[in-house]
Amino acid sequence: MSAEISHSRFAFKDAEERWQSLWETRGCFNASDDRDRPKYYVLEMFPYPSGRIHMGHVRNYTMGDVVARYKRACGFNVLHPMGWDAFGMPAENAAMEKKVHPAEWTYANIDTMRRQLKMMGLSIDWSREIATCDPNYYQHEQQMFLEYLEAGLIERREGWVNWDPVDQTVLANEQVIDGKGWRSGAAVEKRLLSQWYFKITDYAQELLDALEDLDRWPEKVRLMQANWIGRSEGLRISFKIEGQENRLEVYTTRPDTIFGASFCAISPEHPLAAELAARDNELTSFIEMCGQLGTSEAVIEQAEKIGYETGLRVKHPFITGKTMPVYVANFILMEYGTGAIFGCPAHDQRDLDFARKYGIDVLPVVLPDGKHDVSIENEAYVGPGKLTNSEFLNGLSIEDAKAEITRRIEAAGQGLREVNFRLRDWGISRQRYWGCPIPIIHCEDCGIAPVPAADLPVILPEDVNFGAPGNPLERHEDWKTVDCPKCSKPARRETDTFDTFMDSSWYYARFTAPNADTPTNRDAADYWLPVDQYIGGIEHAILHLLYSRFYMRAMTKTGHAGMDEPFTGLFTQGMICHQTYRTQSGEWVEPADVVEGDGDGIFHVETREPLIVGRSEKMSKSKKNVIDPEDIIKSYGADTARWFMLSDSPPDRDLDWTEAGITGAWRFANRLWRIAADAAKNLPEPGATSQNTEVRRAIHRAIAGVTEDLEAFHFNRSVARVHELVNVLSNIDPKTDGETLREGLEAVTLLIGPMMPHLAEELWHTLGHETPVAETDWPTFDKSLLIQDTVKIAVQVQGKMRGTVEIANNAEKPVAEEAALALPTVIASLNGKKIKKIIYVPNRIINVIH
RNA sequence: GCGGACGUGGUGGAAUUGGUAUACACAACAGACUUAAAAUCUGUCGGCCUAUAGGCCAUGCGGGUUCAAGUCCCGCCGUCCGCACCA
Repeated sequence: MSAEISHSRFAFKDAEERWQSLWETRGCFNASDDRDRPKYYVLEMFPYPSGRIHMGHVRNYTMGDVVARYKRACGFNVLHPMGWDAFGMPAENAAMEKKVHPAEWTYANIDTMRRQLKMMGLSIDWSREIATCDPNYYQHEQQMFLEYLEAGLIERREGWVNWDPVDQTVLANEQVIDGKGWRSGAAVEKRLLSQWYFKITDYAQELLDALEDLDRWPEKVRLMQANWIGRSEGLRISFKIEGQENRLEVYTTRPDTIFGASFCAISPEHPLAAELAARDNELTSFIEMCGQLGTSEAVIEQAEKIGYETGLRVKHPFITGKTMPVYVANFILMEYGTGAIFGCPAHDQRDLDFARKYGIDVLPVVLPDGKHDVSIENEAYVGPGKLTNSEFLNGLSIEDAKAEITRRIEAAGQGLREVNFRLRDWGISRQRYWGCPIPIIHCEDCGIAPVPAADLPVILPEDVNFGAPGNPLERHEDWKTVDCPKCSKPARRETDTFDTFMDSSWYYARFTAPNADTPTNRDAADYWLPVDQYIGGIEHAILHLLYSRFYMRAMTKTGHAGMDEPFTGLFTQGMICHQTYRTQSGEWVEPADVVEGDGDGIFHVETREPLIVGRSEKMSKSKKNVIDPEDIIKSYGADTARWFMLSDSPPDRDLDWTEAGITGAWRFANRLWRIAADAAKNLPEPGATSQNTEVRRAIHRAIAGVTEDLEAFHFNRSVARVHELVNVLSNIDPKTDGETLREGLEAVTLLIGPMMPHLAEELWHTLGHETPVAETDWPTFDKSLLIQDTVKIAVQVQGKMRGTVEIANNAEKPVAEEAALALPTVIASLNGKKIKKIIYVPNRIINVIH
C-alpha cells in the first residue's frame, strides 16, 4: 500500500484511540444522578467470561450500543452498564483440566474480554462494572436468600439429580451423553438429594397473567413462557387398588376419556414404585434402568416407551367389575401432576404407543364429528368430537363430557378438580465450588440454621483442591466446620452453592447502585428500574427471563424493589453463523486455513487438500467455524465490524458472517469518509441553507426513516436508508451546491452516530464541529418535506398489474379513474368489456374489474 | 416426543402489515482509469417468450379466502431454538 493511498483512507486505529479517550475524559457515558431527567435503561445480557468475546457478543453489544447512543442523543439520561456472569462450570472444568484456580481463570478472562469490549467503542458506564463472583456482589445474594427463607419463598426438600458414581459428582443434563457421564463414561444414576427450592410455583398464575402486559416483548417469547408455565385444568382421580386399602391418585386433563381407560402407569420415582420394588428385584432393576436416562425431559420423552407390569390392578370407577393393570413406565414424569396417569390409548399418542407394545386394549370413546365409527390403528385421535362407548357421557362434546364426569367424580368423593402447572419449583442448590455459597449451617442437634447476619458474607475459600472427585468445598474441613449458631457445638456449613441463574436474576437491579451496602438502593432502583430495553439471545427466552421476573417479585416482597416486572422491553437477537469446512476425512477446518483454488473448489492453505464446503451453521469452537472479533477489529476497525453487524440481516434473525460482507462494510465506511474529506474544504460554514428541495426531501426522508427504524429495531433498514442517502449525496458537487451537501453530510454523520461512532466523530470534526457527536442532539426532520405533491400508483385490471399513473397526492376517485382508464395497456386489457366496478385505494392502487 | 420460530433472485435481504414483489447491499459481468494489479468510478443484473411495444411465470410445496396474497386460513416438506444442573 503506497503512502498516497493510505492517505485517502479512514485511519480507524488513530480515530478509535482518539475518540475513545475523549469520550472517557469527558465522561460522556456515565449515567447521571439527575433524577429529574427522563431515564432510559438499556441492558444487554451480560456475558459469561469464557475467555474471549465472540461474534455473538459483538452483535449483541452493538445493538445495545446503538439504542443507548440513540436514546442519549434524544435527551434521555441513559444507563448502559456492563458486568460479568462470572460463576459457573467452565471455570471448574478449567481448574481440573488446566490446573488453574477458577478465580484466576475467571478474572484473567474478564480482563481480556473487558479490553476487547472497549475496543468496540461501546458507550458503557464502566464505573458500574460488576462481577457476580465478587463477594461484594454475592454477599447480597446471601442476605436476600435468608430474607426469602424468612418470607416463606424458599423451602428444602428432596430432588432427583444425575449422579456420576465414578467422579462422585452431580452431572448437568448436557454432561449426560447416552446415559453416561461425559468425563468418566460411567453409567449415570438418578439420586435423591436434599436441596433448596425457590417457590416459583406460588407465582405461576401471576407470572402467567402478567405476560399479557409485556407488550414490548416478542410474542413468541410470551407464548413460550406461557407454555412453559403450562396451566392446565384437570381432575385428580383416586382409583381403588384391588385387594388393598391404598388408593392410586392420578391426574388427567382428559377425564372425558375415562371409559376408554385401559391401564394406569406410574413414574419410576413414584413412592408406590419404590414400595413395590422393595420386594421385587426385577422391578428394582427396571427402575434403575429408567434412571440411566437421567433427568432430561427431552431424553426421557424421546426414549422408547417401556413399562413394567406391577401385577397390581385398579378398579374402574364407573364400570362395575372392570379392573386395569398398573405399570411403572419410563415416560411418566414424577414432577408433573401426581406422577401417575390413567392411559386412554385411543386418544393419546404416547398411551397408544405404549398399549401397542404391551398388548393393552385400545377403546375409542371419541367419535370425530360426522363419522359413525372410529377405529384406531397407530395414530391416536386427539381432535374434537362426540363421546361414544361411554354410558352416560355418550353424545356429549368433549367439553361437556369433561364437565359431567368431573361433577360426578367430585360428587362421589372419588376425586377433585385441580389446576395444575407444568412449571416446577426452582431448584437452586448446586454441588459445586465456583458459585455463591449458600449461607446455611447444619447442626446434628439443631438442624438447619441460617448463618447469623453478623457472620455474613460466607466467602468462598481460596485454597481448594480440584485433584480429587467431588465438590472441593465438601472436602475442605476448615471451611466446612463451624460452630452452630444456636447451640455452639461443632456443626458443618452447607457446601452447596447457588445455581448461577440466581446471580443473573437480579444483576440488572444491582447496576442501579453497584456499590450500595445493601442489595439495592431503593432510591436508585426506583428511578432506574425497570430496564426499558433488554437485549439478548433467544436461548434465554424461558429460564433466565422467567427466573428474573420471579426474582423481581421476591425482591419487591422483601422490600428491595418496588415493582414486579424487571424488563418492559425485550429484544431477542439471532445467532451468528458461518460456513463450515471439512477435510475429506471429516475433520473441521478453520476459515483462516481455507483458500480458493484457481478454478472451482476450496483448498486447505497448507496441505492443498481439497475441502468439502458445508452449510452455514452457528459459530462454534467444535466446528471451528469461528471468526475472532479482535482480528476483525484490528484489520477493519470497530466501526466496520459494527456496521456489518447491523447491515443486511434483520437483528432477530441469524446473521451469516461472510468475508464479502465485512469488506463491503469497510468499503462503505471509506467511501463515506472520502466523500466528506474531499468535500470538506469546499463546503460553506455550518448553518448555510440549501435550496435544493429534491435532495432535501431525500435527506429528511432519511432522517425520518432511520429514526423510525431505530425505534423499531430495524437496524438493517436504517443501514439501507443511509446507503440511499449517501448515493444521492455522492452526486452533488461541493463547489456548486455546497449548502445541500453540507446539510446532507451533517445528517448522515449524525444518523450513523449510534452505529459507527468513531467515524461519525471524525466526520463531524471534519465538518467543523467542536462538540462531539456523543454530546449532540439527534437530528430532526421537516415534515413538510416528506409530503409529495404527486404520487405514482399502480393500475390493475382484474388484479393484474397493467401500468402506473402519476396523479395528485390523495386524488379524488374520478380523477384517478380517468387517468387509469386512459392508459393504453388498460384499454387493451379491457378490450371493450363492460366495467363492473373500480376499486381505488388513495395513494396505493386502482383496480379495474370487468 | 413436546413447545416455539423461520423459508423471497447466484447471495444477505426490502416490501408503509392485504395494495407496483425483488428497495439496499454482496457476488458476477462489461466499460473507464492504470504498464499491470488493487483501489475507485460508470453501467447491466429473477426466469422464459418477443425485433420492439409488451406478454407469461416466479416469494419452500399443495390447496383455500379476496377485486387484490410474500403478507390471512388449512395441510405438507425442510431448517433452527428451548425442554428445567450449559450459560
